Amino acid sequence: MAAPRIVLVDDHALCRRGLSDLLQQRGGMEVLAALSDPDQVIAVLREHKPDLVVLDLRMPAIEGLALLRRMRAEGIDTPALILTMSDSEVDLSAALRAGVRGYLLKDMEPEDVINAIGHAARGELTVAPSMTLKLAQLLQSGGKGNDRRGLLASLTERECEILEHLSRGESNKTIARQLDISHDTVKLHVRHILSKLNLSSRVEAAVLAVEARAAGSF
Amino acid sequence: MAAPRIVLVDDHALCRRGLSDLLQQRGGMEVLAALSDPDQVIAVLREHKPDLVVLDLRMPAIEGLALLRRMRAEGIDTPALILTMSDSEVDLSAALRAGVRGYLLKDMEPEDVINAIGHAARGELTVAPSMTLKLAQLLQSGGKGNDRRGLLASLTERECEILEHLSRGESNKTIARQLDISHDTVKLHVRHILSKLNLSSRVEAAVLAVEARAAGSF
DNA sequence: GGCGACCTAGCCCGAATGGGGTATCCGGGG
DNA sequence: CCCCGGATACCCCATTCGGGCTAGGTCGCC
Repeated sequence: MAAPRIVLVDDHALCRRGLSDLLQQRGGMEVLAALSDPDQVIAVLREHKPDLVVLDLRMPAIEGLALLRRMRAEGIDTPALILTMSDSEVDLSAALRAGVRGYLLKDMEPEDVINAIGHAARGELTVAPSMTLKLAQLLQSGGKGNDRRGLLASLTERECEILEHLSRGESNKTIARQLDISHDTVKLHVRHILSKLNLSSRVEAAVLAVEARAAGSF
Repeated sequence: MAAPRIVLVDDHALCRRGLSDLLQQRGGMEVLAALSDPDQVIAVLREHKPDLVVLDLRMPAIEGLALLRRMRAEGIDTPALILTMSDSEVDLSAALRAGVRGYLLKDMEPEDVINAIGHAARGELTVAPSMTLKLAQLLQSGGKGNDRRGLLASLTERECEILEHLSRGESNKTIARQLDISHDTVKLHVRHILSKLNLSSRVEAAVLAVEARAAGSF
């Protein structure tokens, strides 16, 4: 089989360099690029269409999952794998819902990381073994279709209120006037809602809210 | 009863002046302002809270109904009356659906216009007598709750397709990519949809589409 | 042939939105 | 006591969106 072609995205040059060497010299893979700039990532993915893109979650320029959503919005369907320090089940859950091909931890053994990335590049879904417990918990509490139902519960009272207005198609300005708060405050609430629900536009939030309402689970 | 306080909006200075004089000298009303600039209209309405605002439909700066929607979005609930040259049942229908307090034609007798505006300012709904036939036709074809269902039918095939994507919360760029057409073309379709459905943002369109789907009318 | 409806595509501009930051205030809980 | 989550507000910036305009191409119909 041909060597898997990989693109790395991480804000730490050291991580990029280390992982790049590791994958190429010991994993027999081809690292096309190791970047930190979101725009460059988009460009490289569009041009080279690699087998896999490895993303960190917490980056200064952009959140890993936000970058992933942006990729998808741009029509790039390159499989993505998360490699992060965060062992939070929230991050794991959000990543899986975003459709990643794997979720690895930076404190895994280098050998295991190489193997997992190799598997992911060949189409398998791989999750760090130490996350399996949290995975199980997520499945328990989550189940099947609750993708969002559980997340809706993570919204604060005020955010729910804002979401209600969103589901009526209202603009930030209109909402602000009705709740008698600043336009900027509404914006912030909306951003929090988008972040918590793992969405990227108010339209998606509105659609989600309307469907949730229609499903009777509001 | 106190003299009704009116604000006039028309792009022709002559009309503004003529109607203003007419209403004040022969109608015993108080014309607070006669403007053509949308922003000034908003400001004046917000400050003076008149009994009625008289709008033309076709204006260079902004469509009359668009201005009305903008007023409502800004939280201004001043009753509005349309005074236009258009005897089109489409315009009449759109105006009534937008919740105007009256629809008059510029070729009506001045006396009748004055009386009708006076009635409207006092809370009555007035429609130009020559439009009653079209009104009846609208009621026939329209009926009661069909506010939107009928309008949905007025969308072209392509526009329906775009609306489908809107109801999934997609952006113009994403839709363009999927349909393999230009981003600008999608924008134009969206604008046509908003115009035909008498909405002012894609969020409203998305909500409408989702609810229509949920209502089983798919 | 022309006419109108529709789809296509570009242009310009102002407003709205999304995303990043900082800061204040309040109410609990450690 | 201080810290933290939540709400409020404001800053900046890039992108998206809404709405106005022109203009080509296709199709069917008069």
